[in-house]
Amino acid sequence: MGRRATTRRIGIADVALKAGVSHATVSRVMNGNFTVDPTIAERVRAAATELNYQPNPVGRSLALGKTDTIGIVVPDLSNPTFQAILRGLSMAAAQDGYRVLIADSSEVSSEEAILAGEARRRCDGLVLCAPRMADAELEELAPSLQPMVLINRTTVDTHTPSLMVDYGQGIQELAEHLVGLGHTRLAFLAGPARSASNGLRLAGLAKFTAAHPGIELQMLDGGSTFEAGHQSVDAVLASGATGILAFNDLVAMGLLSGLHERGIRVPDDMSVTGFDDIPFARYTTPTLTTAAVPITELGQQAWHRMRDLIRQVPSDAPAGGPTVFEPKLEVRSSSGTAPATN
Amino acid sequence: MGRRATTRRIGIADVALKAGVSHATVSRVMNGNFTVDPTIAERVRAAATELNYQPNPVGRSLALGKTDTIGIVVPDLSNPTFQAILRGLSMAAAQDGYRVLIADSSEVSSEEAILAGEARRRCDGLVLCAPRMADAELEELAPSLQPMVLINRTTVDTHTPSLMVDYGQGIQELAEHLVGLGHTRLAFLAGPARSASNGLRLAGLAKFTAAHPGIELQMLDGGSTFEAGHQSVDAVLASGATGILAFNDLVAMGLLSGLHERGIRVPDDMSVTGFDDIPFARYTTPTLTTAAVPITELGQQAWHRMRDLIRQVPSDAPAGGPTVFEPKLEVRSSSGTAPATN
DNA sequence: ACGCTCCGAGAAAACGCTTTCTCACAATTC
DNA sequence: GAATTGTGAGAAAGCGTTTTCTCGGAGCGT
Repeated sequence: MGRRATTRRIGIADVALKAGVSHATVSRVMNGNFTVDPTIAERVRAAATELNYQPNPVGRSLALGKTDTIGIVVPDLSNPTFQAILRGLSMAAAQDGYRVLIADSSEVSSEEAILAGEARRRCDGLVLCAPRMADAELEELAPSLQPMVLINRTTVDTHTPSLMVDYGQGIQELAEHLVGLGHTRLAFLAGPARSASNGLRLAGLAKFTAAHPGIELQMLDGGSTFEAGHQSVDAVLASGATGILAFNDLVAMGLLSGLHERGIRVPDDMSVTGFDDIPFARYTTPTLTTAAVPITELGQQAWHRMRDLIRQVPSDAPAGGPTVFEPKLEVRSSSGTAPATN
Repeated sequence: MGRRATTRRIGIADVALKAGVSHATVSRVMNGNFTVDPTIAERVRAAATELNYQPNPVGRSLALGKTDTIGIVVPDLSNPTFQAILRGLSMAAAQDGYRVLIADSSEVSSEEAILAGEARRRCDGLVLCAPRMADAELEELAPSLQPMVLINRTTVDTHTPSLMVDYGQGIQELAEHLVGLGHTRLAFLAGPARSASNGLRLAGLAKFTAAHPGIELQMLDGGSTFEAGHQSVDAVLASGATGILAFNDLVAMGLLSGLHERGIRVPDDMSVTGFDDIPFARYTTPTLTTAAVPITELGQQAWHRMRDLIRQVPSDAPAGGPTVFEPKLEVRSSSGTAPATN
């Protein structure tokens, strides 16, 4: 049986009693069913407002088989990129009367599957944001998580809409941009190894080096955070490169800060680029050249795909391939002409 | 009746059938009730794993009268402060097996009450984060939202734990710091009028001016965002002040950026301070002097208060007054000795 | 005036689970 | 060996809704 006899929340039965009708009728009125006599409907409505009745969503969910809630799993809620996606998702979903339940895997890829499952069972759908798990695991998990939308990953089956960012293209454009400014010695501050988007960047850079044999490109280990960027100052300086491609804006900002402490002038002595165009990128000193990804729009789009999935009958046509977002080169003041070779 | 006959999710009945027992027994086994014969328990467990059975949380919630979920209402999810609180809350709650449902009021104070109510009904408790609504409304709403934890606001009744930051003290310390550096003309870039924390800052500054008759302090309209800070450059320059107290770190960063564009050197020509110590404050150029608020800890503490509320019987002793967090002056490079008067 | 259809509202089943109640059977006691 | 206690599992009620089913009564046609 249920819980103890606290001051019971007022329920549909109370309204029914007060209005002198059955629960069924109250339910009908609350849901705008017009087969109810206007007189009675009014009586019910009066009773409801007087008792300040609010339907219990849990009971409702059980009966309806839906929760009007979607879940999102992110690897790290402290990353502005994921925060922005979450925000876009949340705002867009709210527009349609849906709520968002969050789950942070703290970059622990082994937790993702459990978290995703738990969240999914409580919700009508799931957005999996840049999952760190292996392809095989994702593939195996996907069917049980449907309806689901992927961000920055794909599955082979076409049931799962996927939102991708063309990091490869973006990083190439950044590299080209630096080359256009006369830089011949570049360095890439790589991100987390498990990150699929890091892989895409590497692939893009491979294409780039193939197309520019004369350009030197060093690979430096980094990370995805401020601290990572800040700590890589020494490695960057040791590399001798004059054009630095940071994994993302956060890393670039950390680097900028470290360089400033060392008295290295940006962009006079060295050029630095980021990736993502987080809101802060516009306000660093100097302002950050980056590849702009429409991150909040990504979240918003994720909801729209999800909404389509939820609304139509399951037996729907596959969504086709992933939607690919092209980053847009955003030239600001952290990149400039290469210093004269000494 | 329930929903249509899709490929029904597998439920407790299926397990019961497969194991040749009643649902009751399955439920007992799943909940670790030891009054079940080990042989049968094993059989049930086998059936459950074979069918990959996972209890439906909605049914469970209805029967148990709890959802293992808490809600949080924030005024603006794009504000790093609220993001950090959300993160702290989410991580701490996850530790105890609770999930977080988010609601963003988009700074629309009239929406807060509805959002809060909706979220509360779906959850076991609610964290109201810096609500913009009027005192009277908050007071009226509070009883129906219990259990609830407030951040940056209080109610007169002591049932609602409240987490406060002593913005008044913090801003005074920042002002004193600037005075200590020789600044005699200060300006405060105010935040949103509806923000209670802005009120606290103003009160603190009132004390400050009372204690320092010789110091000039101008009040400038600002906001709470980058853009606000960036746009106030003209007003700041026009004020003639050399020490600027920004409403928060975001505003300070926007201002920093604007000043840099104008060629104003910080801190040589002008000192700028923020508030909150968001992670970015450490990596601006120059690094930002600010008053550090333990924001993620705030979220974490909010969960702990909530947990206490949820765990013990309702008839508990009042939590006492609000918990007050003292900001800590964090001197970095954006503040320096006042320029020589010309 | 009789029967037929239609309409509106109550009764009851269903959603998926937990938990009390109940009872059959085995084990203990005198 | 009969009465008694104990134990373990099924039956059923309950959580708060929605929705189908059902049925009484009003309205209509012939």
